[in-house]
Amino acid sequence: MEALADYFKVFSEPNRLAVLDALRGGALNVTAVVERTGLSQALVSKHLKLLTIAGVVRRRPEGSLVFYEVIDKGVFRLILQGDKLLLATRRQQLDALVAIL
Amino acid sequence: MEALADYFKVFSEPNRLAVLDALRGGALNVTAVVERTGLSQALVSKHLKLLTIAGVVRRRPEGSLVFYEVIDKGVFRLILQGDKLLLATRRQQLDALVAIL
DNA sequence: TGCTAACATCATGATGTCGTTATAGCGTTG
DNA sequence: CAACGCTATAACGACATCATGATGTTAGCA
Repeated sequence: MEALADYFKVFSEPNRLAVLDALRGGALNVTAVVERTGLSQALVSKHLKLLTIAGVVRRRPEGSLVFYEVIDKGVFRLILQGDKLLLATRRQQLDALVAIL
Repeated sequence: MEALADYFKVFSEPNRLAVLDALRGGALNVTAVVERTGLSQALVSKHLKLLTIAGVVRRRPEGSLVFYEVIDKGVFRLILQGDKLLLATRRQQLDALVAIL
């Protein structure tokens, strides 16, 4: 249960989701991720390290660049499903609110 | 992106997952959740409040008891999918380790 | 060999979260 | 209405996480 919570924690940070989103199309080097996300280089490096340790992302040095890519694209399905569920939840919250008013 | 991260954060806490797990079979009052999880009453109340605000759980007072139940059982599908993905990730990490040794 | 670009790491401060203890609110029952 | 059980909240300390700015490290190239 602890491990699962930690896994969900990986996706519980906006900037981390942004980094993952940047990697949606395939491998990118750090600078490219920085450009796409608008985050600072230090911050991107940190999040990529976390994602690597979590096993979500693979690190591949190539010359002077370091490329990162999502290992299991099922990650994107999980994120999508979370998004769907969130939408359904928001809709139901609105319904409940309307029922009161 | 921020909202989605916050939603995932709901599931990023072991005790919160335990509370949700206790509610897997249907509605329970607070004391029942306390008994099933072994957590303190105050802590259970706190997590239930969070889950309520997040829209994951519905609060239903009945006499002097207060029952809680999961609104959209799709939540359990999300948790299951996270669990599966975590397993796949762990397996792949082991494979990568073996490949090195 | 020295410079530069790309990436990683460190130290720090600010903020957030978790769990506990104690207490308050509230409905029921005697 | 007094006492009790159930639930919620408040206050607090411990700890984790995040973002930043500065610095370290390494590879490639002049």
